Amino acid sequence: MKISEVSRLTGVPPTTVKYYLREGLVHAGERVERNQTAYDDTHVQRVRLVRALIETGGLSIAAAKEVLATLDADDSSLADTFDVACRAISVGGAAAGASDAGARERIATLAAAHGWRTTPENPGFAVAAQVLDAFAATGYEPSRGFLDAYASAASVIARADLEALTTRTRPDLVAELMVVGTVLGDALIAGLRRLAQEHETTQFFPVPTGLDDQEEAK
Amino acid sequence: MKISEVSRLTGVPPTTVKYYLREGLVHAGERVERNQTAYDDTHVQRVRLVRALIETGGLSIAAAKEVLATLDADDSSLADTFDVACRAISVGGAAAGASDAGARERIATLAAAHGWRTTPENPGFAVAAQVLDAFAATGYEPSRGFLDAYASAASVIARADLEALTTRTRPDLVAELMVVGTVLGDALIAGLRRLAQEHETTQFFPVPTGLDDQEEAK
DNA sequence: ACAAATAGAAAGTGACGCTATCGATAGTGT
DNA sequence: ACACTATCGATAGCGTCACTTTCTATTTGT
Repeated sequence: MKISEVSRLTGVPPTTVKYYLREGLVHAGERVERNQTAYDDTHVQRVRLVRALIETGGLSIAAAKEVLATLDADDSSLADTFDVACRAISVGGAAAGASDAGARERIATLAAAHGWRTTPENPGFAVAAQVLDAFAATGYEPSRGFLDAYASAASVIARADLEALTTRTRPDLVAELMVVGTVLGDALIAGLRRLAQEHETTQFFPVPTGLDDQEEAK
Repeated sequence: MKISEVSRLTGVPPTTVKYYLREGLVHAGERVERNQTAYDDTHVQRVRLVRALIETGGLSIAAAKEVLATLDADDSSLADTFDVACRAISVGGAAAGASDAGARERIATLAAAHGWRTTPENPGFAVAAQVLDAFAATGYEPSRGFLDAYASAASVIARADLEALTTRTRPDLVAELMVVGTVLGDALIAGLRRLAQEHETTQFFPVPTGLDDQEEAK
């Protein structure tokens, strides 16, 4: 299979495929001639995986490269793979920002209340704590009930994520699904949340006419 | 209050504050002299809001500008505000990508099953459908149970979001919380999901020693 | 009086994710 | 055999983004 074929099957320009090859996001093909390299289905699949991570998951090239590297290293445990995957996403959203110690403490308490056994290095702590800081900066203090609802939802999602992993038997495919699921799951819950929010908004604040407050007051 | 004071209180460099003023993300101060402009608490608060949207929420300058514009226009209804807010986020993650019609249909069925009354224009449809496409591209077909779990979680979150809005009385603050909550909520659930995932991972795949497979097999 | 701060505008910076161009080479159709 | 297209690797360039630097003209604080 030539590079043009890979391009055609994935919808990614050949030049971009070459770029991914150069960056090490896709494994090299088999060099046949000086200007001919043979690619196969694994390359097509890999390009699709890269696009899913970057386009839908919002990962940077560097983050995707790191994640894919652990996928390729089949001597790494599932825990390692998950660790790298969840770090890769956090970089894009919120990573280095040193959050308030109080916020971290509050998240730790929340996690404990929900029976989560976690390590302090989990980037989720930093991300969640930074969100609390951001809420505080804008003058809103999330109630315990609010956080509990989010935590319960997170539990439900995480169980579904792990349940999904059990549908695969080959270890390398389990690892791949963990990475893809971790990355794409964020986008999925975000999308569904928009839908549920619209529903709840119309429930809480019905606007029959679709007009503004003056109109409603009639 | 001088610009240096705003900078000090927010931790944002004065040049960046000037940049935000130029871009219209922050309202102009009161011009006192040719090289003197008076700012107040509202400016400080606004800069903090901008930082929360950009840094923690991951919004682009353009998206933040758009969102803030509807916040400032107090003649817009809550539904409008929500609409703009959720569109602004979607741009960053997944917007223009024309998704498979089948995937959209599947999301619509899911939404209906969960009793959500939504409009087809809701960007959540496009985002969720694109995620299904991305899963499919990587060779994983999410089960109905998987999607149901995510949808249930989304319902729980959306109810908490709306519940939070009722804690505020001033209409402009309700709108602000809706925007901030929509943007920051995505990050919050992402962070908590990481924590729950780590817990569930150790439940499903216990790794007593924390070492690799060879070590476990001993 | 004079260093420091401020205003506004314009140009520059560095990261990022490609994209274009190059010369050399090889396969393809006629 | 011959034109033509495709491919290779490498290098350089491009467009966007979020600032940041630099500039001059002022004005403040000491």
